[in-house]
Parts: sequence; C-alpha cells; structure tokens
Amino acid sequence: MKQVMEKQEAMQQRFLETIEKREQDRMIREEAWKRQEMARLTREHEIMAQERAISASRDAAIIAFLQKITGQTIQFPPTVVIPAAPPPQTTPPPPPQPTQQQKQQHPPHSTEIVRHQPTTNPNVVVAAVPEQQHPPQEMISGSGSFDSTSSRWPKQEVLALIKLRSGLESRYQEAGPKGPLWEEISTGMQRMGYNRSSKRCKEKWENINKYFKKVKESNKKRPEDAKTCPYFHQLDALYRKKMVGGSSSSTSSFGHQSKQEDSMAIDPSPAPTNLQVIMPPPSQAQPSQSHISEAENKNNNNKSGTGGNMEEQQQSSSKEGYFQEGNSGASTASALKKPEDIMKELIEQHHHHHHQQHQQLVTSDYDKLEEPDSDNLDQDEEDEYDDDEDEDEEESKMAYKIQFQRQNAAGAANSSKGGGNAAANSFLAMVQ
DNA sequence: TTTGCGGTTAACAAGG
DNA sequence: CCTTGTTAACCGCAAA
Repeated sequence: MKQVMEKQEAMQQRFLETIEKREQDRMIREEAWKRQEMARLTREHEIMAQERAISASRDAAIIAFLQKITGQTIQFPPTVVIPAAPPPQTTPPPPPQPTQQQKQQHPPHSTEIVRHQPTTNPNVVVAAVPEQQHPPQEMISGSGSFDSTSSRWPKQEVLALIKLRSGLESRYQEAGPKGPLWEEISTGMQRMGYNRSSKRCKEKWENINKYFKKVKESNKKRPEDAKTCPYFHQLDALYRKKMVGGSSSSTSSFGHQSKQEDSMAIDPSPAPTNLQVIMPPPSQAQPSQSHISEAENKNNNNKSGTGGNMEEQQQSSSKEGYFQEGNSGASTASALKKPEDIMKELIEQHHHHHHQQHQQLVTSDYDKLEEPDSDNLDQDEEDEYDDDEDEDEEESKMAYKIQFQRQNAAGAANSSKGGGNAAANSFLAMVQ
C-alpha cells in the first residue's frame, strides 16, 4: 500500500513537473510569437505608410504628366491624399525647411531654386505632400551649421533623386527637351524638402552615374558593404534591371546599341521596359511576410542563406553583365505608344490603380517567385526612403537584393505577358 | 542651340 | 604629412 502511495506520489510529481514545463514552454513560445507579431505589425505599418507615400508621389507624377499633356490643370479629387495614419517612424514630420538652401554659397551661379514651376501646379505639391515626410536630415550637424547647404548631397537626397529620376525617365524617352524633366525632378525634390535646382539635380545625376561607371570600369573590388557611395546599390539595381528587363523583351526598337552600349547600361533613361522594375512595386505586395523580426532581417542581411547567395551571384555577374549586355532590346509597346495613348489608358485606370497594383502584383509571377526565399524581403522600397543612417547600408543592400530578384521575376512576368498589356502595365508599373 | 557625356580639377574626408 | 576615395562644378566636344 505504502509503495503504491509513494509511486502515485512520484507520478503525480512528475506529472506536475511536466505540466509546469509545458506551461513554461508555451509561455516562451507565446512570448516569441508576440514579439514576432509585434515586429510584423510594425513592419506592416511602415509598409503601409510607405505605400501611401509611394502612391502619393505616383499620383503627383501622373497628375503632372497629365497636366503637361493636356495643358490644363486637373482638379483631382483629394482622395488621392490619403489621410495617412501616422507612421510609426520615429522621424517627426519636420517643416520642409526651405530656408537652409537659400544661402547657397554660390551666388555667382545664381542657383535658381526652382520654386514655382509653371508645369507643376500646386495640386501636385499638395497631393504629394504627405509623401516623404522624411526630413532631409541634414541639419544633424548642429543648428547653425549650414551643412545642409554645403552642396554636398546627403544620402537621402541622392536616393530620392535616383528614385525620382527613375520614375520620371519614362516620360522623357522620346527625345524631347529634357529641361522639364529636371525641373520636375527638382520640384519633386522640393516636395521632399530638398531644395535643389534642376541644374544641380541634373548635374548630380550625371556625376553619380559618371562616378558609378568609373568605379565599375576600374575593376576595383568594391567591398559590397562599402559605406561610401550609398547609392551604388540603387544604381546597380537600376542598371541591372534595365539590362535584364530589356533582354527579356525581344522586340527591339533600339537600333543604336553599338555605340550606346555603354551608356545604355549606364544611363537608365533609354530603357522603357524596365520601368516596372526601376520603380519596383510598392511593398504592399508582401505585407504578410513580414513576420520576420528585425533582428532576423539584420542577420540575413549580414550574410546568410539566400541573401548571401544572391549577393554573390550578383557580384559575379556584375563584372561581365554590366556593360556588355547593354543591348537590351528594351522596348515594349510602351515605347511605341504615344504618351497620350498611355495616358488614356491610364486615366481610365487611374482611379483603380491602387487595386490594380495589388492585382498586378498578386497575379504576376514574380510574386510567386519571390515568395520562397523572401523571408526577409518584406522591407524593400521603404529602405530607400526611411533608412536611418544606421541601417542604411544593410537596408540598401537589401533593397538591392530585392530589386534584383524582382527584376528577374518581373522580367519573366513581362515576357510572359501579351504585348498589348505590356504597355499599360509597364506604364502603370512605372507610375507605381 | 540644346543635350548628353567624358574629362578634369579642386575640395573634402578618412586612413595610414 | 601623404594617399585614397568621393564629390561638386566646370569645360569642351559631338550629335541631334
């Protein structure tokens, strides 16, 4: 009897212990899950905000374009301006400081800050205001320090410029005057709080491309985590996309590859097809995958798994790929279409273009392609926006990887699509 | 003439 | 100090 009692007691003890252990495990798991969930939510929030910002700028661009084409102001329903739930980002929306730039210390040049472009009416500005509230964090170096104006472009600005230019270039394929383009870019920069004249924008663009090319040509091994030239990844992705995107489309209306080869690879402007890749679709495509915590992202960024492979792959291919493959046939119907036509389509679709974005993204192949290894792909475009100094390198690296992946996928999707849609799609995608 | 592009130079910053 | 990397700005040329 006693034995039985003892045995039972022991069993009960074990049972209790087990239960306790289970409970503990469960708690731990729950905790982890909560953390993940929190991270995911935060992520999604950011993505949403980003999305809004992107669409805002898109709309601004579209409106500007429409106005340019139609020659009249277009009253767009303010619905475009999404009330924008306050993004969790830490940077408070600063007053778009216009003052700092005023004291450009180059009076001789009379750097006319393109303040009131006739081409872009206040609508545009208004529509796009909610977009990049990220301040030009240039005044970091103290209040009085002009440094912002020190003609040295902060990283943010460069990235913004690249983005803008990538987004707008499509409209200026047809050898028209490029003046308005830069004016527009300058205006776009101003919307973001950067005061750069069109001339400087153009110059900067040329310079970064020049330097990029120079570095690429001098086969110097650039440590890919180089802290300098933060825009290299962006440019890299840009050009690569152009290449791949171009090669994916067989029809070529670009006869002048021979001489242009280099510049084709370098200058993003002449590739219409890749617009969709150049302006990668907003990140809302993958909001659900953001369950990976920041920490994990960081890890992945550093070196691991798919990311590392991607990186190496790119690295290896970059040398040969860059300037040799410039002969991207790169023209889909969008290149053949007149902007008016495109715009007609666009106008029809404009009100739904958000949904279309989604559909496009969801239905397109790249989504599927991206999925398997996209553990850390949830954050992409936003990198280009709200990268804070600290995480910039990694994040831009991520963007770089992501964009590369997308380009492949997008290329595939593109090639699989009918030519008819391609135009609208590509333009749409560009506008995205 | 305009535009794109390559070359160049001076300045700046970081590292040795 | 010098060297190296990066950048802004200017110049000149060639093509459209």
